[in-house]
Amino acid sequence: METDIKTSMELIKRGAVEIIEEGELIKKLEKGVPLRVKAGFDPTAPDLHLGHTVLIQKLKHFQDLGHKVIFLIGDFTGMIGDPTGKSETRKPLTREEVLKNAETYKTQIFKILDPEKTEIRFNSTWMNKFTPSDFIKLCSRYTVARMLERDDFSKRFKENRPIAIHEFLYPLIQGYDSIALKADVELGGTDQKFNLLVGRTLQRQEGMEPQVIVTMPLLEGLDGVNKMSKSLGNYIGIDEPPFDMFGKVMSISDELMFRYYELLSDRASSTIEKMKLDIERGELHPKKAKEDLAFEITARFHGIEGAKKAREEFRRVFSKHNLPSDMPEVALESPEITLCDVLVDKGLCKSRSEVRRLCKQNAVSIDGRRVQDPYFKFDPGEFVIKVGKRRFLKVKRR
RNA sequence: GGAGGGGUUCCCGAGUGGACAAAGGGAGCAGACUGUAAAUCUGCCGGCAUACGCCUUCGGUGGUUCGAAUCCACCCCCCUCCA
Repeated sequence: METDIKTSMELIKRGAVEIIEEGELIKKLEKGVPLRVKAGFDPTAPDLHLGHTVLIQKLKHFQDLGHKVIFLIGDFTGMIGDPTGKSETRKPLTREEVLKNAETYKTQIFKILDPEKTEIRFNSTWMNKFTPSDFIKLCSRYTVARMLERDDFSKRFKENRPIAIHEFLYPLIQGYDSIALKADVELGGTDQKFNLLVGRTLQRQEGMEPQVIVTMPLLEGLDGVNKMSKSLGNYIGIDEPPFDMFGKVMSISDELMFRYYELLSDRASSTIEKMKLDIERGELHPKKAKEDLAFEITARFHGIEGAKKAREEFRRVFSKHNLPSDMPEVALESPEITLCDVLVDKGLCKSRSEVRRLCKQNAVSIDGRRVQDPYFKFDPGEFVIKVGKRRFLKVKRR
């Protein structure tokens, strides 16, 4: 039994930044009852990316240990928007939208999580019943000074940037959710630490045993600087086609590759360390290591076969500079249609000006020959247009 | 309520009557180099126009002017100090 808990703790601690408090977690585990492990998600963005999977993998670990995951969709808190400094009050989503997003979540998270051990909840369920006096009561439990401890708030306060009062509600409601759900553990990114701690405080005030919080590192995006996020466009979505997923992993820097290995792969830390050494000693080509990583990640979401195909395709297009096996096609009806027309029509370029620029920059080729004339007209036949490194289009003209 | 500062293109930020599609940086895109790496170098980076040029953009609405991001009026929003 004791060793059981030890192994459990090892798995839980893997990759986690912080556990507050470890001792409490051990005590909870010792009870031998499945724990209620909560994690909250935004109702608006059902486009999960690898950054989210760091956390979801951890939830999976808990499931593997027999615990229950509560996947909380913050459809009520969504009206506030987690205070990030840029946030505005968001439009409340309609009931249908929320449910639709929840469905999308399900198809995505169940690629990793076990549906049997997952409970999906919405915080509007209890928050919509909150009366104004309930709100006042909730607000009275925390002070402004303590709120301003939150890094984001204190920063904005110091820099004279606006903080709307309703933003203070976000951590409070998130904390209240833990009461409503009787959470034993709550997971979040390191940026969530403050909110998670509020949950502990509120639970204690309620006379409950406070939840243990587990924070996970934030995954850097493709740029290697900012955290992975949809709005920054530096993400790898878990729904992306295998080829794109593979290609995006290949485009990260060598330095970032190790970070991804650490946070996303299943390999032991010692294996990763060894790989690092081998590369330093020139025994392992970094490209090979990156390919392996891309393969592992792609295989997780698309299976081994999907990953194999993606790797093959990647090599074909980028290493050997051959054409992709599959590309969009258009049939041209009129001989008057120009290169420019086709590229804009098919969405390969945003505007005709862009086509002109790209042509001038030697970025456009037809069947391997550079084309500088944006008004090029096609003879009858079949042609392949290439724009930049990764935009392809097959054109047929009778 | 009073006094002052501010709102500029995807983001940050310069610009205070014509030379402004608006400096500089970041992001992005393209080319070179490569391992589709990264770093670096070069170019592009509102739209339409195969040139001349035209149109839209500087919180909003009006106005002054031959001409406004720049001046005036009113309005909206943000910040600071006082109350």
